[in-house]
Amino acid sequence: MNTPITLVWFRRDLRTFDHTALQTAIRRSLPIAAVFVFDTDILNRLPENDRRLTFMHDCLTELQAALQQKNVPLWLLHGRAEIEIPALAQRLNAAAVVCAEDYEPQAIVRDNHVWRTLDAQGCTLVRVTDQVLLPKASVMTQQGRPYTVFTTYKKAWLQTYARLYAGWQPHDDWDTLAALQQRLPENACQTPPLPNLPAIGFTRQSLMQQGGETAAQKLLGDFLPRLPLYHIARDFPAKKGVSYLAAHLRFGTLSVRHLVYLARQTDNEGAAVWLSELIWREFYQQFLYHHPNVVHESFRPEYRTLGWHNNPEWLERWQTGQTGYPIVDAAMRQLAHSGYMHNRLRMIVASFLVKDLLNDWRQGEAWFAAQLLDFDLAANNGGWQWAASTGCDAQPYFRIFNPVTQSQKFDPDGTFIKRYVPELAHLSKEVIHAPWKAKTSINTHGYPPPLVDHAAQREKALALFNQPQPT
DNA sequence: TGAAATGTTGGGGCG
DNA sequence: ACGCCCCAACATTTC
Repeated sequence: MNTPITLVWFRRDLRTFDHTALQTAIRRSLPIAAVFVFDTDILNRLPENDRRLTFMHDCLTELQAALQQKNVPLWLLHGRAEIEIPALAQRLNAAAVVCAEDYEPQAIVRDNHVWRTLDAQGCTLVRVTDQVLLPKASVMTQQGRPYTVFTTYKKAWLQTYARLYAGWQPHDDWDTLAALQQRLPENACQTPPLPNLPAIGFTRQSLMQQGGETAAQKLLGDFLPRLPLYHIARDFPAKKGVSYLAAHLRFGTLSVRHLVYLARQTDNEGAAVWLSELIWREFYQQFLYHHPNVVHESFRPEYRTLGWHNNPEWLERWQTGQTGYPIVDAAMRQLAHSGYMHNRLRMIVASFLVKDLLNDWRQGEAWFAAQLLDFDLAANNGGWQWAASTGCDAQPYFRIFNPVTQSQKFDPDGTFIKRYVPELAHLSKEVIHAPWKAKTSINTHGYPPPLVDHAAQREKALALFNQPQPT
């Protein structure tokens, strides 16, 4: 029998910097091998042109090289994680498998299954915290219940953070690792090559953002100088105001601990607002863990039986950016074209689908889930239920965005609209937000008239939510 | 992390 | 000079 090892299972933590599972494995004082599984339980549900596979593949190419430099072999497997992980653990005589905890319901089921199988083999599954700073049940109310209101959660989060992270800074134990790896058994190094995308059923897509830890650090370096103005600039989709780091947080090419550390190092309003956004992320992660039912239904029971209109043609017009509301269509076209949408626009188009087109939020959520490069179940579901007024700490149902007013406020010159709706590129800022209202007739080059009348749809939405619902 | 409806105020035009 | 009206501009309430 070979020397026992520790197996580090990479999932959505595709980096080496400030990596909890890797650091935990180092402390176990056994040589280390790493593994990533292209999990067919997940991949089989995705289309062959899914952008995220290209992004992940680039992350893994870089990760494999980075680990190789530290003499850590990365096993890249294609199959069912539930089968592949225990099989590899047995083959390499792993005493423990270390991975970062994942709060998505299906991931929990998978990990529990792996845990039981490993346990039967005499191997331990060690689940550590990496995707968030403060794990699931570490920030609770005095009654021991999970928070459902953000502002109070944030306050408690900051107190707990100050207590647990006093003096914390990112560090590594690469010297210790180097010593451990001298005892790595030969068979652990015989890794199969990284399969190319077609081999696992996908095609390479061109991406707005490149995957990998180097690209992530570059984006971060680009963002930090803009941090002081973040709180102002972030609301304007035509400006370079937001961080553009969400996809890297999704795949773990950045350490969220490091980002919070950087935010706390900076004393200005921009940094404070950015930190708040990162805490929103923690909020939705823990919320999903405590309320997994929200994946399938509205959090608020009284809104589970709303009589949505669900017009399939309207849904398609929304998806393809043909609603006749320029800001909505520009945003939806940006999403389809690039897999990205600015946060302000996510709120506007979500409000429009739910409150103007009277469509079940779950269909909008599903569209975002399929399109977004940075798709994260907890954040996406939380955001949609917030916009639809069906979630925890959601906006009140009567708070309905006016797509024209929002457009005038946050894209005043129509710069963003013109970028994605070329039919309207010739229009002035006076008419571009609502071309149908123009006094003189204008040529809109086939751009459609508004699909619905906002004022009328707003009234219908109010009436819909006002109906007493069986609970 | 709204917007619309309604209420209040105050300046200016005007008889 | 004075009252009246109009209507921004702002504030408050309502959905």
